[in-house]
Amino acid sequence: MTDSTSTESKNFIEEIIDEDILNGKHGGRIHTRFPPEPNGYLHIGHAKAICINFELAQKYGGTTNLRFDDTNPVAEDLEFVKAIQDDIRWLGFEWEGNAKYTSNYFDELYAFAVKLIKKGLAYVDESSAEEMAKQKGTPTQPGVNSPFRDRTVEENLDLFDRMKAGEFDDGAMVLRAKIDMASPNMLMRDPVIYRIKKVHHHNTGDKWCIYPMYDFAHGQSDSLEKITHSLCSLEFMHHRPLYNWFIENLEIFPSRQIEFARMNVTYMINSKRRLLKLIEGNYVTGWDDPRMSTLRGLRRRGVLPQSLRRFCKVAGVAKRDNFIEIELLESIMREDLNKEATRVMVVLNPIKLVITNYPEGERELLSSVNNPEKEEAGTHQMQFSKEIYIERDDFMIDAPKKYFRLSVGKNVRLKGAYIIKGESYVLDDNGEVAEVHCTYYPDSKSGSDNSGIKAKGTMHWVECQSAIDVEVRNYDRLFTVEKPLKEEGDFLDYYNSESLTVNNNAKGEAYLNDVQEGQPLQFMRKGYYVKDKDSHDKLVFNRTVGLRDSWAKKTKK
RNA sequence: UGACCCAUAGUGUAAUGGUAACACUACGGUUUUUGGUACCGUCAUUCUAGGUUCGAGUCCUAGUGGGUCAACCA
Repeated sequence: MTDSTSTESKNFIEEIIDEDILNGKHGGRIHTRFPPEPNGYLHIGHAKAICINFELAQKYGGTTNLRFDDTNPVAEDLEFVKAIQDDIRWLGFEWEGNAKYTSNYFDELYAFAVKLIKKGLAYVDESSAEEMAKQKGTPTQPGVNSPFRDRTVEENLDLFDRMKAGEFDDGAMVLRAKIDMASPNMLMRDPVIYRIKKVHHHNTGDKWCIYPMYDFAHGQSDSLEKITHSLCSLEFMHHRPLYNWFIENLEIFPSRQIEFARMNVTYMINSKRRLLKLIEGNYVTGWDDPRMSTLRGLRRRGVLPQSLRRFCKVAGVAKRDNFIEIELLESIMREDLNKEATRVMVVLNPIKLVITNYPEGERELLSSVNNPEKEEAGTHQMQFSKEIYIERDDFMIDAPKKYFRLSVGKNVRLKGAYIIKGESYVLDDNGEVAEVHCTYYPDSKSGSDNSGIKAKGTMHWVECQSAIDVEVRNYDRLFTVEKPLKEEGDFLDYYNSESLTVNNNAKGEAYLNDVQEGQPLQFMRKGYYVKDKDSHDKLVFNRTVGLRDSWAKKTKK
């Protein structure tokens, strides 16, 4: 996995690593970590962080830890611990050893706090949250010292010990680092490092009633795990001086924090709060709705994990704010799916086609190629007879010249079968086409065509008697605008009401009965689909992404 | 009335002082028993102004624009 010698261009993190290796830092060892808080499901933004951390380590022959950053028991839950591990594995990564927990370091972290107190670098503050906020100042105005800032070491030690022992109520006091209330960096203005929370923890149970803050836990955990490069998103940049301050004053292993810009994708939203709004407002059905940006949603949508990995890679890493166009993701999805998907025929919006000169009662078994991009995928068989279903919009009464499909007097190939000629049509009471009649050329059979007849278009079809009823859920972008959060008003105003359209009367070939959940499929001429877990009496399929449709594009103009 | 970060085609990422590249998008075309796939072609002098240099997208200064920072969240 070491292609570090390749001439491929490097991102800024790789350049830092190259330099570190050159300087013999940490003996050339590379160790990263992915540190989710178990308080929600992973989304495509997390996928980016996962890929960066795991792939970078892989590239340099290092390893990656999975560490649950679980310092706030109020928000965290065991369910998410499991789901996160499941999602990371699905994405295709395996972490070093067992999953780690910041909460497993609570003893060490406590000792670090004591050490800081002894060095005169931390104090117990009884100011209320409001008072502390007031003392803190603003970005443009320096803060003022807390009246409790100059307690003696002994007093601090005693108070902190009693905080731990549970003598005080939640919020009664906190432990703060003693740094600089006038620092231009708000985070250096005596940040809170321990608070009282008499709450049950998913991992440590009721052992603790004081919990460290992120800033006092993250860097030290990195350090304890001997993480060499601690990669995080840009908003933590202001935390870096603090991160380093703790490491220096605690005199522990110097992990290095490096920030990169997180990935935004057009038509997608990642914030947990907003995703929840979509669920609560019944815009989507849940965290695994195929329109969600969650990995569970993407998986159910039928997106291949390798596509997500490649997407993150192609999108690149840098430090400027970015919005990756969803078209890039779709392009990569199609590219991977095109190689993998089994071709099947499904008529989404059926209309009956009668082949008037085909012998009544006769049936044929025709062979259908599973994947033209992959010969070893073999073939399967399809029934053929006098009556078949075709797509409603594959027939037109008054067809324009450029329309290559069926209309009266025109020849068209039925994919894998015969060439037919449109003869007539029947209208129903509403004036809609109810049935189309055609004739076929018996010597034009696919694979043994010696008819010499040309057909401009090729259509998919499903034989009537053997067809099975299926439900097809066509998913599309969740929003009507690229960046719903940058628009006026609420992002929900830009919900795409056509993000899901359903074909309830779709007809599929019988082969669909043999298809597995998660197996990539291509409904020929329509799009890529997967069987959904909702398949019970009736099979249900989700559209992963449509095929490129240059005809639709042309007719729109 | 602050600090820090960022600025290259529509989007994203390269070019590491030596003639701006790749991918996606868009548009045009070739091939095709999927109007798919594949393939070919077209589309920027690097936010602005100064400076350093034989030479600047790259270094310096100022400006402009965007982002971030005031949770006992992570």
